[in-house]
Amino acid sequence: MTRTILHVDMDAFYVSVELRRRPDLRGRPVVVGGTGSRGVIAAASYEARRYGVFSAMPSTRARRLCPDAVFLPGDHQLYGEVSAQVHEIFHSVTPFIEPLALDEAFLDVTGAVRLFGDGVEIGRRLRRQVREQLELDCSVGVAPNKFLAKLASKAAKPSAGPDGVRPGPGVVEVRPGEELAFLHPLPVKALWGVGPATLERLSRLGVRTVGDLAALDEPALVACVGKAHGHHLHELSWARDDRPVEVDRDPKSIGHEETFSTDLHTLDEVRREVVRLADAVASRLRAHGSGARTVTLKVRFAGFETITRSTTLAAPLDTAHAIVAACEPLLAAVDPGPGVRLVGVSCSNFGAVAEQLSMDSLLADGGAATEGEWQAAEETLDAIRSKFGTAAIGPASAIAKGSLRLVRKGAQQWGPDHD
DNA sequence: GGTACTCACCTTAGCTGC
DNA sequence: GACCGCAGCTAAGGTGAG
Repeated sequence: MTRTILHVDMDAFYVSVELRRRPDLRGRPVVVGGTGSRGVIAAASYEARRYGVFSAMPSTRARRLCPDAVFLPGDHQLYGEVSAQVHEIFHSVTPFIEPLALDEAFLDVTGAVRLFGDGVEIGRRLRRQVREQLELDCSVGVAPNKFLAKLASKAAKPSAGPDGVRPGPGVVEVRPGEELAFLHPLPVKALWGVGPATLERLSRLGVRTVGDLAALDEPALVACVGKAHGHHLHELSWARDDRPVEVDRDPKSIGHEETFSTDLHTLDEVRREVVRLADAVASRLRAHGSGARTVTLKVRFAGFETITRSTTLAAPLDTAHAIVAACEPLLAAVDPGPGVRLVGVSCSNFGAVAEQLSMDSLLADGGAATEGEWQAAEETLDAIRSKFGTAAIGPASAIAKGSLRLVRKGAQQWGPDHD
């Protein structure tokens, strides 16, 4: 049975949300993120894109290209709230929604066609509702599978060049039977899974377009980019993608990492950041309702060399105390001498945490705290934070000497705010 | 010079047990 | 006991997406 899949992508989402509360900036080049010298751009208005400014670009480069751009720090919490409102509109059409990011989602509307009209009609309806209710624009791709729907939504978007901003069609459909005519002329880098490294390998085989790729034998492709990747790309080049729209995707890892405005040079400084990050990761683990057996420490040095060191424990954990303890031997093998610009802590290999004790047992026992007691104590921290804010309480060891400021992880999404 | 953050998935290598 | 092949697990790094 032919499916009808929609990919809905908000246009310059973060910037558009900011412009709702700063209408005076409409028509000007506006950029969200990258307010510090080590940050990157999270989103750029179409006026900024005319100057060649795009998301993920280093902020220093963006400033050079467009000195007149207005740089806004970004408000991740607000974007999350608006994203939820957008999803409510999606729910008016179908319950089969797979969020891909705050600003995009796949919708399987196969069962909604009889009620609301074909995929294009549903796409137009959603665009109208998002505009009327939220003052935001989005582009919609309609196709028989996820991968083509995503490419179609890209074709539906506005474009910006030196000569100005051109509105896009808003909704683009790839009809069954027309998949290859749409797909094969596209540059091969349009495919999901072709980044800079794969593009370089494919170009050595003379592959420029998706059609070139489709003409390659699968064994030749596998020899070039590996078994799984080669098979995957071969299928995509023939428009074959039967992945379902997944409504409830469980995360497989939870982590935090942070780049510092100035490099760290001592193990004590690095350890303090590990405590802070572990605190944030543990909080999210408990909110997710699971523990993790594998703890991974990531360190990026001043020269951008990046290492990861991990350890797998016998039982799942969900407290900052246990995560920090797991990181200790990994940390001991790190030489911060060259300067550390980024530290990350992540947890994976999820499972249920066995021991669960009450706060009473923590107070009754005078000896060293057990892991269950740490868990009870940290759950109390969660409750305090939910009432008084995330910076209200935290591990003392995460605070620098001579400072009373407790900075929790999560506020900076696109690099350090200032230098 | 100048490169964020989060997550997923793959490959390779080494180790262990059978 | 030494060796081989295989499977399974872990660690580390790489790649890609948004």
